[in-house]
Amino acid sequence: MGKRNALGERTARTRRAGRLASGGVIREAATTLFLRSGYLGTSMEEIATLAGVSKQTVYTHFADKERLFTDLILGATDRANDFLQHLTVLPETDDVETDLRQVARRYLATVLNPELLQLRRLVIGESGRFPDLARTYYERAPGRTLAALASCFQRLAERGLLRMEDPTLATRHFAYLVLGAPLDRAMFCGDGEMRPSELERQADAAVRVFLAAYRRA
Amino acid sequence: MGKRNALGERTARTRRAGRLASGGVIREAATTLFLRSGYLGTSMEEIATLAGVSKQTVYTHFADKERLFTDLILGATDRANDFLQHLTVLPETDDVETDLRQVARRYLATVLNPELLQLRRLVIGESGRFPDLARTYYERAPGRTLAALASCFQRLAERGLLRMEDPTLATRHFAYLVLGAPLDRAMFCGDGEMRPSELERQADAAVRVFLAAYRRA
Amino acid sequence: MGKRNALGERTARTRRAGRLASGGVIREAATTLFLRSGYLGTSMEEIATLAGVSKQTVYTHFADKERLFTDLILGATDRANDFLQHLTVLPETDDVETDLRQVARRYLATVLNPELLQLRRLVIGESGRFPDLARTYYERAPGRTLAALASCFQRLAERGLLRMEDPTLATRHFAYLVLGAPLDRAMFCGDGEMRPSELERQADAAVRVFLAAYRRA
Amino acid sequence: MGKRNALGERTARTRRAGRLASGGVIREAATTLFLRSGYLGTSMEEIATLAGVSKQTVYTHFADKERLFTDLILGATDRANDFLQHLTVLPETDDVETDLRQVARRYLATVLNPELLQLRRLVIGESGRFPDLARTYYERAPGRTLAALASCFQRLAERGLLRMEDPTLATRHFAYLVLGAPLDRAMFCGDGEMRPSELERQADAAVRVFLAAYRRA
DNA sequence: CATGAATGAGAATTCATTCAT
DNA sequence: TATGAATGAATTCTCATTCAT
Repeated sequence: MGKRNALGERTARTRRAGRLASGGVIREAATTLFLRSGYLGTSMEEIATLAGVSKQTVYTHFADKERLFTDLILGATDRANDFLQHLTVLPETDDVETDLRQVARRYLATVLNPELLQLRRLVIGESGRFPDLARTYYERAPGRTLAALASCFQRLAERGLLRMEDPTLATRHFAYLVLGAPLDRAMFCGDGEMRPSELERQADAAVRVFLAAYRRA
Repeated sequence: MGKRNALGERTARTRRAGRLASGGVIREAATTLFLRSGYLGTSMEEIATLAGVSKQTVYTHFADKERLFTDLILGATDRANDFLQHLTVLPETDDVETDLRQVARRYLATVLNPELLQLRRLVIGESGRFPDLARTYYERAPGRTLAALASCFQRLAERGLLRMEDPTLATRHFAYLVLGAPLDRAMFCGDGEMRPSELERQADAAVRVFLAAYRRA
Repeated sequence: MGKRNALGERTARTRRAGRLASGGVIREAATTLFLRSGYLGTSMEEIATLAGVSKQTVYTHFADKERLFTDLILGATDRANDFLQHLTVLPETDDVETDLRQVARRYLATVLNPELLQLRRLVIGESGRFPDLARTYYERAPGRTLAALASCFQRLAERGLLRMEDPTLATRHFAYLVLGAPLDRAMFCGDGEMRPSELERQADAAVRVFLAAYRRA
Repeated sequence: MGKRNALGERTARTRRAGRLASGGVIREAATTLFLRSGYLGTSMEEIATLAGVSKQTVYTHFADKERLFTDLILGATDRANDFLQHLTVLPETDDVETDLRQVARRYLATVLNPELLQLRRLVIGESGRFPDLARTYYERAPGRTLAALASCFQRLAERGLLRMEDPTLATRHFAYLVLGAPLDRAMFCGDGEMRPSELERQADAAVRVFLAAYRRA
């Protein structure tokens, strides 16, 4: 079935007989290099070399560097939504506190994944050159997560387990109580990985503050 | 005294009689261009041209492009701490809620300043190429603000106006309740400026949540 | 019979049922493109695309780009001799002046045809790269016309209607009195089309000068 | 003083001490190569190599290939008007026939100069890519000559030595009687050089025809 | 200090052509 | 016969940096 790394790229080669499917190898190589060195810092030559194909083959698959870049980023973006599946049980939970802690921990762990962090840095760094791409990234990644969380909270409010006037606002408070500090720090200071115990501590503390404000009176 | 823009760059030319201080003009030009186009996207030629000097003059003042860049970024960073002065009255306040709201509003307004946002994007985007610079930036800008806030909160806890076990943690909660969501969004979606009324609403809501958890019982 | 444009290319498609005759489509596409952009300015890819076939199919029909080019130009050349048919009545005319005027007008109109002009420009422009092609073109197009005219004049001289020692020389005088100026200008300044009245004026004036020198005394 | 070739380029190097004046060497190299191989057929690398400078030096002197080309062609064009000086005595001549023969011979010899012919071929061949350049060339080279001739003929008419209604038309007739045939042929068939005796024969024949039509009755 | 001229290395992109199916 | 995929070499142009004045 093929293992996938955090951005969903196939890690094990699938090319048969040294031919075909160069599109995939090129994507893989380009993703690696763009994440490592940025848009301008990565040359089409490097991509071709790492992919083991000729430069022109890259151009047969992708019209130009910009297209290759945006294609790639959007692909990686869409594959970066694994966290959403952890929200399924939340809306119907009977133990909000326990389940919110679980959600917070997963959320933190997901967002602090080194490759996803690097993707964020890349998109932010290139937002001047690719403003539409950055906006789209925001909508499809953080935005989608926030929307999913908001719909959970709305349901919990309807069930009387939480109390809030503006679920969107409450969602933002939850999200950035959980990950604001570590995420912001990680953007500047390396991969931001935490020991599991520290991660749990942060998640639990965030949930405590959140519930102090939003638990049913 | 000279007007300064948000990053502290002198806006009005101070060069005397067309002579001297080329260092300053170069800095100014380079700052503008690096912020607009990034490190690799800016050429020494463009900088020299915008500064109105020859390329070689740029090299007389700065050993090479990397030095020019890091010098510049650190300069801009140190000048980006205007917010701190708004914290002076907080520790001895008698009306925590009102003053926290005030602080929160100033905090949001400062951090969402377009030029400062662009500086953040730049440093984040180049953090792969300049990891030390990014770390230093974090320490001197967001880190310093967090530290100042933490010391305010500590004092307020000592005075019995707030109740917290870990002032650092509480500070992070305050900071990212206030600016986590708009800042993260702004990183991707343009300058993030808000209408003052919206800004106040966000700040007040954040303070409300914060106080629900940290006000003395 | 099929309509043909000025260079003799079939204008209406003749391919049957989407099969076969790709040679023809390729020729057509290549002719269009070479005329528009020159030899080096036209790529095999463009030709294949415009012809609606694969690049390799082009190579199945034509050994290489040079062969495709020369084949094409010579084909267009041979089809560019429509003017000759207008010479049939001249040798046995009884009204030299009237018929020479008629011939001169047709000659001018033919040579100033925009597509034929473009073919001339192309062959001239590529005469460094394809000297034999240029020579052949000259022989088969202007050369053939001059020869045909010369034989007309010879006959008219034999019939005593003109007086000349060297019919070849007289022919050249006639030909370039008629079209030298407009043709030379058109080579540089666009398609050179004239209003019919202007065309007639030029043709008649040329005939007048010609007859002043060559009409029987 | 330096010898100049037919296009007016300095043939002997003037650079001192291996430095400076690269502009001139580049022009020289580019002229040679463009004339030999056309616009697309000449690479900036070849030009730099032949000029003995680096590629970038070429770009320091000429913004891009197009500018280099047009600069060059217009330069060569302006230097290609040597013939005009041979017209000075014509207007006040007392022996029209003799002097017209002289003028015709010079005209033929000038226009059939191999390098000038090659320039014409080049400009014609690139007229699709550089239509303005071609138009300008026409105005400054053949156009200027025609204008100068026309003003001579006008004077001769005023002096009663020639008889013509439209000096412009008469000029065209003279010009293309003289050089139409050999020039057109030369465009396609190599350099078109003639033995002096043949050249004289053609020139004299053209003058004879011209005078048959335009000499005062 | 400041400069104009120069450079070698490398950027993105395109070309004519071939190979395996 | 026709094709989609691939290639190596070449194209225009840019970059950070240095040298001689």
